Amino acid sequence: MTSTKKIEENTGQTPAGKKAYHHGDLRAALIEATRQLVEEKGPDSFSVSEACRRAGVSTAAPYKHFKDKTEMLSAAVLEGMVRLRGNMQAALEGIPEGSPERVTAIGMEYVAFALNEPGIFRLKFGGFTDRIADPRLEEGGQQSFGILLSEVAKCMGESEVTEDVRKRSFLMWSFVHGLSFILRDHGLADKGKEFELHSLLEDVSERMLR
Amino acid sequence: MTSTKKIEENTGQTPAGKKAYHHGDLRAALIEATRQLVEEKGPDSFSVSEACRRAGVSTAAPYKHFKDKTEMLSAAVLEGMVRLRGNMQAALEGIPEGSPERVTAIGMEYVAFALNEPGIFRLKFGGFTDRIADPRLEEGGQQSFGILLSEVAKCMGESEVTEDVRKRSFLMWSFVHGLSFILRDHGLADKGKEFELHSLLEDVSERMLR
DNA sequence: AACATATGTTAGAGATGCTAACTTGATGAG
DNA sequence: CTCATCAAGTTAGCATCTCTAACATATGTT
Repeated sequence: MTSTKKIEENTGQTPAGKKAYHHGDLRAALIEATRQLVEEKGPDSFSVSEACRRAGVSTAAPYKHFKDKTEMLSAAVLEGMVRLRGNMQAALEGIPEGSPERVTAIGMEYVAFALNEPGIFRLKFGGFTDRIADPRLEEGGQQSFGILLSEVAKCMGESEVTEDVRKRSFLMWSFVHGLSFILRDHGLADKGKEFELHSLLEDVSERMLR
Repeated sequence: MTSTKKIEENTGQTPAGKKAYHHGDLRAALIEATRQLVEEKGPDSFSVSEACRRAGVSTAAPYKHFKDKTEMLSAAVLEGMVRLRGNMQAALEGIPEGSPERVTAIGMEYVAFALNEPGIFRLKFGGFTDRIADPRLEEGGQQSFGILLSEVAKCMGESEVTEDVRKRSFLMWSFVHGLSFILRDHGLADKGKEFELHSLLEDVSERMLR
């Protein structure tokens, strides 16, 4: 997790000592630096300059790839959301269709993401929304919610997404969303262990699906 | 709501034209300016300088009253939390003891606060926690949760706060917390009306208290 | 080879957070 | 009443940050 891999990536082509003028893939390197810094220092103390230092370029370089600071953060968040969806899909593998356990698993991944990548999570959901308003982000969110919707429908034996399915999904999403924030803010130890996380989610799933 | 009242407050004492060197109550004026700006521009674009401009003082003045920017924001949040608790207490007036409606009412106030004072709400709960770590804030939070705990206990006919009471309260808090964020981010119209807010909270209270 | 383009760089303007050193006015002791 | 003191302002200025403009260097197309 949070691999601090080297960011400079001049492909082996270039002679050793000579620093190449062009970076190779600066855009990706900057996104990775952004991700790291957002996790290390927190989203609100993130600075473009520091990302530049970490990527080994001048402070003006990013503006060839991103409109401004916000767009840089946005790009990092976007990648994070891809990871989140991937994690959810992976978690569903092997759990039988229509089992409430699938709903629980989605929730577990959501919370896990919030705890593993708190910086990115906060950027996406903590209300930077006014500044980070990329339509692709909104779309991605709908997509994640779609996964939940279809699982809930199957659990309830519905062939389509009824109003009731939609409502219950919304309730569960709210719950898991809030839980993620609270666990992140007050520390996992505080409450998360107090009542075991998985059983907590099962409890809620059961209450909501009934 | 969000009264944009005048911030300069030299008490009538001072002759009209002459701007008094001392402000009267700059500390309070700065907190109010901070609150306003946080709501207008959002917490992350808040700047001390702008608050100074609004309060009509030099940019160095705040540092006689606050250690730094964070402490200024912190003070504004602290006042907000006092308002929130006040709202909750007021909402309980007139609702019979032990009624589940009391629990619902608490939730309603929580969500209402998030929608009416989104900036402050986000500062408190959106994860600025690493920076804003005033012990009085933590204490205040516990106090609010305490209100919920005792109401839930009464609803369940328990004379004391059992482990079960604690767990259910925690679940409901998580839910309302998440709901607040989602409604705030995606706009009230989107979902809040779709399933009427009050009935949504009643639904959850009922599911959780059962 | 020559040009166009993409992607770097340096220089610098304008805003911000915060500190240092100075000023002003309110207050209480003699 | 006077004066010394202290709290609460001010101006000046440093370090840092975002972002732009103008210039430089690779890359690749013809």
